[in-house]
Amino acid sequence: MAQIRDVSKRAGVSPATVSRAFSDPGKLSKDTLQRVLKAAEELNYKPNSLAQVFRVKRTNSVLVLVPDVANVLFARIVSGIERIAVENNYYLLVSDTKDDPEIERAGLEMVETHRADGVIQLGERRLTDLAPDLEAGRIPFVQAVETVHPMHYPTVQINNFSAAEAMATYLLALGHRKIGVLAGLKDRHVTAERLRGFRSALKSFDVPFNEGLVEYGPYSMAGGAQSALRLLSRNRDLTALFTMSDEIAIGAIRTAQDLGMSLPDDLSVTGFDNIDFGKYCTPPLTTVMQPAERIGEVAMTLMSNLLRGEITGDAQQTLSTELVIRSSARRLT
Amino acid sequence: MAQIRDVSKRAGVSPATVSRAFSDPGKLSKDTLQRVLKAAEELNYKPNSLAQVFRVKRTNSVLVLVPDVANVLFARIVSGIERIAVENNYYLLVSDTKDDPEIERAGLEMVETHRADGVIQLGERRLTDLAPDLEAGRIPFVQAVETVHPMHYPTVQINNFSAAEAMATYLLALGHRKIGVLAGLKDRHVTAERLRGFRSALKSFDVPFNEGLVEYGPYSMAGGAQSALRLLSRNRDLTALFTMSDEIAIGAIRTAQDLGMSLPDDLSVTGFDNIDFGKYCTPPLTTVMQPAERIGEVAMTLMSNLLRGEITGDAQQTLSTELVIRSSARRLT
DNA sequence: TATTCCAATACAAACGGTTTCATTGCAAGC
DNA sequence: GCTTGCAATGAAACCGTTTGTATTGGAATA
Repeated sequence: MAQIRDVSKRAGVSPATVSRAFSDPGKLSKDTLQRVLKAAEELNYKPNSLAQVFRVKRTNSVLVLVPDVANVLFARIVSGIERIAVENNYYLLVSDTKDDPEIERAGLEMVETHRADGVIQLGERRLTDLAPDLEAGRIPFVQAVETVHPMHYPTVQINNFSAAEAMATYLLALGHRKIGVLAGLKDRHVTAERLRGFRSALKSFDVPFNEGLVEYGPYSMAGGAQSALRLLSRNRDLTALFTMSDEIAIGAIRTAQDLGMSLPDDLSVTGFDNIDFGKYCTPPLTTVMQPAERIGEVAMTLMSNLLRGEITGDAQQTLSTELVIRSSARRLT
Repeated sequence: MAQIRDVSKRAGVSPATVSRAFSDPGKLSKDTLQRVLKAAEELNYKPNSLAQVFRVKRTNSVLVLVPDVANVLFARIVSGIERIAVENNYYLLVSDTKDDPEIERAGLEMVETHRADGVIQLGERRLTDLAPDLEAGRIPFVQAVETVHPMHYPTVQINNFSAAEAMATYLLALGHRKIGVLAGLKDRHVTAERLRGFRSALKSFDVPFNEGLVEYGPYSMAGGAQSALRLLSRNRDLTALFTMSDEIAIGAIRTAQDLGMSLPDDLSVTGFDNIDFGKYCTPPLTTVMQPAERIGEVAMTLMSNLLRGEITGDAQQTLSTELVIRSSARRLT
């Protein structure tokens, strides 16, 4: 592979000039610029990115910590991150953390060893929990989707409380009073927030909250199916299920139908996230739209600004959600 | 950040010794090794990975070219790649190519500029089409899922022909004779192969093939829904739909139900891939299992071997598929 | 005891760019 | 005509490791 010296020789200039031809062409005379570019072209010269990066001390790549890369919601967020990353000339390193603190910590280390310029965390763990001795700010860090407040670094999230409240309100307005909750993992902040929103809506309608009607479980279809089975076999008189993710909802729908129920007549079910599949479900899922791609885009934009030193460190962004009404929930007759 | 010189000074040795303390501890005396390690620990020394990588000329990262990162099937494959990558100490760079040759070419360039050691292509384009002037072998390259034979580099795939043939045979054995085909993109090799398998099955059953019953479209739910609409409105007497992906099938099911059909009584539908959602669909999807994670694992294993120089260059791996019978297709009565 | 050998370590040269600082030459100003 | 200033370019240092080669000292051998 040709290197800078080869090009400089062929063009009859110094390596410095060749370097400048690419990084700051304006500095060169029209004539030499031409010569250098021609020589580079002829030799098919491509700067050794490693040498550049080593010298300049910026890798132009950011690491994304994803709890589960195969999860549709995360995949869409990553897709959004990607779009902005290429727009700003960043490479994307992706690590599937499986929600393991050890792997997340290793990710942070990648910026200490200069493999990445910054890290975007899609999981819920806080930076300070990962590296307690590390004052925030040392590592360019932004957290998206699953955030916990207050933070000392930029975050992007939705308002889980009010989104859940809105959905629960919708269900209540439809006349439902015996509503089961298919919650996510119990230790998750998002779970707590969404439950809080649910309870707040109940309160507005003067409906007492019954802890016995909430079932916790993983944010997955299998989890939803199981939770639904437990909940429905205990409580035959439920008229609606408020779930904390579309996957949970889809699992629950399967279970309900296997139990011989006809949806949405016998049971209303709502989701959360608005993944594509919800639209094609039977019955099509009523859910709350979480702007996944947008979350990714904003996260990467924040990271980009952070790396350019254009933001101070704690820019919190809350994106708006929307109820998407389809037919998995209907008025109680 | 402490660097090697700091550690060497504190330990009273040369930088070379510190370097060897990590890379080849056996070469050092018990005593100095201890001292060095202690000094490194005290200074919280982390080798500058950039400098290492620059010197050693291997980045220990591989680039994955994904046509669409938000697609569940690809996401699962990436997940498999990831697992083997971390096992072998590789980092993963991910690029969403949107099936754009320009982006794919840029990916290949990343190994020429030493950003990545090799590239795994999940899309269908051949290396030689991307860089015609580049003899195969110059760039460590493996292609997975969507492969075209014959190749001069390692590939991982399933036998699309026989998988499709098996599924079509199943449908025929169920008594179906008027079978519509919801195919994928027309220019794709996988599409052609699966169609070939379908036709082969028809032939075995002495059923004439009718080109008018195949509808091409994107490998997506929206695509499936549209294709199904076109096909079903033209042909009201179809008893089954052979589709080329689960997403297409799910879209088709939605359409069929919207058209007032009851599935699987009025119409049998089969998928392809076995994504998780198929299991939770209504009706649960009969499909052919494509071992996505495994494909990713094998692809990364091949890449790993390739980079170690342990394989010659054209190791073709064909993974086996399996019919998974659920209830979206039933015997014709 | 002198020689040889080997293990342990140090020295210094890479690796391939970028960037600072110095130099050159020419145009403008006096 | 001489000085000044600026644009264009070159020389060389530098980035932080790794690694080939040289050196050292002590143990083993003769």
